[in-house]
Amino acid sequence: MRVTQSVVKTLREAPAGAELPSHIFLLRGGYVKQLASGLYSIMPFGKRILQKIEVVIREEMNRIDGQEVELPLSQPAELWQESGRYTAVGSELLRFKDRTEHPMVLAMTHEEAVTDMARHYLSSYKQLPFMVYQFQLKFRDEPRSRGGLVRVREFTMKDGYSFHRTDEDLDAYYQRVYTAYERIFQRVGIRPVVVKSDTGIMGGKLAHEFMLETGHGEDYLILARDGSYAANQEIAEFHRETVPESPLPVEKVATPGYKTIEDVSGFLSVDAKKTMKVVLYETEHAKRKTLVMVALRGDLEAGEIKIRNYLKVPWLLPAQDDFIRSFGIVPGYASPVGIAERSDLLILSDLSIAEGNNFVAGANEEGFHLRHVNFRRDFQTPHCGDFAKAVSGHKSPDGKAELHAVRGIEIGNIFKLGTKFSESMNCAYLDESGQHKIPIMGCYGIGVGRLMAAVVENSHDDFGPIWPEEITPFHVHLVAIGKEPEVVEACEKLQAEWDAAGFEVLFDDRDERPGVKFKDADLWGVPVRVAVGKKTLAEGCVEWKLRKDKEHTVVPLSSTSDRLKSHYRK
RNA sequence: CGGGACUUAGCUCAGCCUGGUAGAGCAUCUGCUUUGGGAGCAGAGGGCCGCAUGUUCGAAUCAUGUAGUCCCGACCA
Repeated sequence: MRVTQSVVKTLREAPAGAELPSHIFLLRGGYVKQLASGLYSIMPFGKRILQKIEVVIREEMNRIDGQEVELPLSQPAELWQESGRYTAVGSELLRFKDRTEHPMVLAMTHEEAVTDMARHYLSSYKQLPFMVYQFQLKFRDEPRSRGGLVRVREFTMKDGYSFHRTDEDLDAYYQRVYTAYERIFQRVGIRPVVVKSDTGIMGGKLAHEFMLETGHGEDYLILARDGSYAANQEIAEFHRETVPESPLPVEKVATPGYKTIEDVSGFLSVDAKKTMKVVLYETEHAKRKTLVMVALRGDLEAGEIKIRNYLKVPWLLPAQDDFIRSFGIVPGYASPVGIAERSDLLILSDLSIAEGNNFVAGANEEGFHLRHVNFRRDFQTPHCGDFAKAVSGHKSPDGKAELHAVRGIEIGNIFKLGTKFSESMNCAYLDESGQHKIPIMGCYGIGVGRLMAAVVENSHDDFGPIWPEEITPFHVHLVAIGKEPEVVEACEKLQAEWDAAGFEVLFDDRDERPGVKFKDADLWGVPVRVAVGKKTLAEGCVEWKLRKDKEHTVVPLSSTSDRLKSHYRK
């Protein structure tokens, strides 16, 4: 490919708003062009990379017996009503009507479509297990797209779905996918951190996310430094250290105007760890507006995902003061002491409170707190569990390792779905004894464009991306220095020779100064750069430079094909 | 959905405070010169100053509204 014939334009400066290295370089290198918020046009160089990423993923999916399919992007709403997601998912699901006023959606994932396919195909246990996968657009009407290609509204995803007779069979296959994912990420040069992740309110038993650790990530991961623990912060567990004390009598103290944990602990000279924080949410539980009171140790923060998962509710909002007061609870001095659970008032107690003693808690009276509040003696609730957020400095659940929080980009996920979709959508088969059985499903996703962005985050310098050999848009970047006939002729001969040897050659034949070409070479990130200039050519030599190295070497022109072969191990 | 900012040439931005009809650098086109890390000179093309309404003799500039974009947070099967 000649640069003069390529549909590519580089930018000297980053467009306003681009902050992540991947965003800046993908725009500056002419790989992608933003069309609107969260919508990107992929230009030829970007498309070449995406296609190669798809090749890598396809090879690894086929290796674990996946079969490629393609499922529609636009789907009738009925399909989503069957699974229950039509109402369970919010505005992220784009709903529209077709020409005949039929309600439709743009798929955000393809569980419904694949389950529909499976229920028509599947009739006998003899057909199980199987896995199908596709590369297909997803549309998610993100409330906030950001970070260039990291979080977009429309994107191509590799999504795979497996069907099994037993949990054991799913477990075994899940492990194979896990291994396939490790191979995929290794081939694009990424060493992911694998964390346990939230399975959401749609059900499912176990899920892992493959994360690229990067300061620019949008997820927070909780990791043990010794590798013994890794989880998404949303669900990360931790060990609560408590020193048992004997309960002391409750004592009411005046704390005029002191409402926050910081104020109260300062005023009463007690450690925040000896205070009780009460966080109040409102939600819809059992079909009515419900107040959720969560009691935590003062130094902890509420873990909203944990609370939502415990209550099996899709959302929590900070409770309004009026609503709080209607239960006799006083904002700023709130406490579960003296408050009884009702059908529309749930009291949750974090383990830190249940296992500790003698907390300073609100008195539900303006200007007063209580000393020495103890769980069970002073208040009770059956809802006792892990409702706090793990942060840096906490101990891992076994109490042995220190945890720390890092940011990461999710580049893949695997999920034991269970029978959520197969059951609601009547996907069944007959077993040996003629009994109807529901297949157990797993699903497995990788965002292709996001992975390209993640590769740049993972592999770049100050001047541009450094593409891994497996997914580079070209194998070798041939740069003509000057336009002397002998230089042009030598370049054309080299291009033809390398083409014939099966290498993808990018030939910069532009009438540009060397500096311009070298800057662009850095933005295009091709692993091998060969520069042909008059001086070295007179000695039968060219310049050989690897993108990852700073310096070039002068090598015989005749050796370049062999060098390429050995570089690419062909 | 909250909080903040921005919107002027293909890109990055100045001009706005103090109203008088549009600027720079880069990019593009022409010519010359130059040729090893985004050269120089001369010339040319390119603008509903996001949109709407208002104030004014006159609005890129002031006011109100609205849309788009970006950042932080919420949300994220």
